[in-house]
Amino acid sequence: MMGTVSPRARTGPSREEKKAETRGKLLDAAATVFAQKGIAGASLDDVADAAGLTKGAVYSNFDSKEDLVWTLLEERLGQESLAIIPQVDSSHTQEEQALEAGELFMNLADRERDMFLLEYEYMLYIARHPEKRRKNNFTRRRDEVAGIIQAQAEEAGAQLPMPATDLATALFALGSGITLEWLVNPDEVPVDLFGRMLGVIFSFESQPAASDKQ
Amino acid sequence: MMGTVSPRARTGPSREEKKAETRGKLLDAAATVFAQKGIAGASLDDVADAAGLTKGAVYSNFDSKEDLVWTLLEERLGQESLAIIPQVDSSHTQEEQALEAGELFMNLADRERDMFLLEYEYMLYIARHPEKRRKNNFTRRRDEVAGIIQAQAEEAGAQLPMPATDLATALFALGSGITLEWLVNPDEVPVDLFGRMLGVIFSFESQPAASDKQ
DNA sequence: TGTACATCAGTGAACGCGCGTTCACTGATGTAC
DNA sequence: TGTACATCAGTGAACGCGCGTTCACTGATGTAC
Repeated sequence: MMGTVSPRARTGPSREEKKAETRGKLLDAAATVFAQKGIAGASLDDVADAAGLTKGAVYSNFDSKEDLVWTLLEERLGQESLAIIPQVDSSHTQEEQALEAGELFMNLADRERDMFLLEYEYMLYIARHPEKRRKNNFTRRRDEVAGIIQAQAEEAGAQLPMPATDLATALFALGSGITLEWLVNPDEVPVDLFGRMLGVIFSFESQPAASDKQ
Repeated sequence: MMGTVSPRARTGPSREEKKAETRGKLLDAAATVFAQKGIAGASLDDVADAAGLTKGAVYSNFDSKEDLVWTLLEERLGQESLAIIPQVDSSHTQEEQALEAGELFMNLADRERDMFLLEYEYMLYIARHPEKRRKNNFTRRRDEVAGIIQAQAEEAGAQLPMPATDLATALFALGSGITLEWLVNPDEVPVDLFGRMLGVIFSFESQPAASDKQ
């Protein structure tokens, strides 16, 4: 009676699967908690509680608090902002694409506010501990965008006002700068400012030197 | 003999003066230590040591660590970046002024790296604790710059690509974004990028609608 | 000017709490036969 | 399929240390007469 013990048939999840699930829960919880309280301000108890687990679970999956933070940043950060690129309709003009990309980016910042705050905190951490910098997500993303800008300019027969790499760097900086200011002063920063600025920066295309193609 | 006790003639600094001096030392030390280790990562012992004093001196001058941080930010932050404006030669063209301002700003960031890191940390803090936001330095600085941009544009007879206030907001964002990325990845961000970007953004002036003045 | 007392900025030690880390333990999963 | 043992993810309690805060005290400055 009271068939509480019926481990037959259903093998249930394997140990490995359960561990992976726990790890995922911890990372999810860490993302929320760290972003809300800041990395230094959030304790492992906070993280474990938010995940419905105990601190021991953290130490069973990660070497230390720093390792947890590190893993979180490596695995979860910067993935989404890269995903913007394929969403932009490349058949539009460069200026239109700029507006679209700007809007997508601000939407992302709105949705993933926590992750953005984390990213800034991480940047400050790296600024203070340069030896912990890793092979750069930054350069990879930047070069990807630079390539797109370059290709667009060539196709349109327009001359870029500076090397595409520098332009891409500036775009990332503008995006993160606007987002940061917007997170701090939501009422003072129009959400479409980034898109409009991109439009201004890419307006060189509107008076191309020549249409000598074909 | 051994005239160690000669408090005559020289009255010496008053109690009030000494206290003000101590307070200044503490704020100086706090600026350095907080910027280097981060606010959460730096202890009051660190600050007191750097000032050549003890923690008690901190509590004699400030209510708490938070009060010290707050005072530091209120009294010492954002003063210098405002000081850039009068340094720019207003007889130059708008584009030249942009380049000059960009260079001055990056020089400032280089010299005052610690203060910039502190400012970013403060922004994150405010993003997480909006209720602690005060009457805004940001809007004041922005409006000042917006006024200058507007005046320049009118004088040159050029049309701004967007309201001057938004343009000013974007310039601050671009400056802080480039600086942040530069602090994190010094080798990947050219120091003159800000100046060049300002040049691009203000290049609308180079084809003014008319030169109907005089 | 000199004396006696009051004030109070800064000292140095102690307190107490939160938090990262450790560890003995448990019970479910995995393995050998 | 069943039994006995091994493994190990996660538990929960304990540890220890750093740090913000408190407090009794000191000695120089200030004040009253």
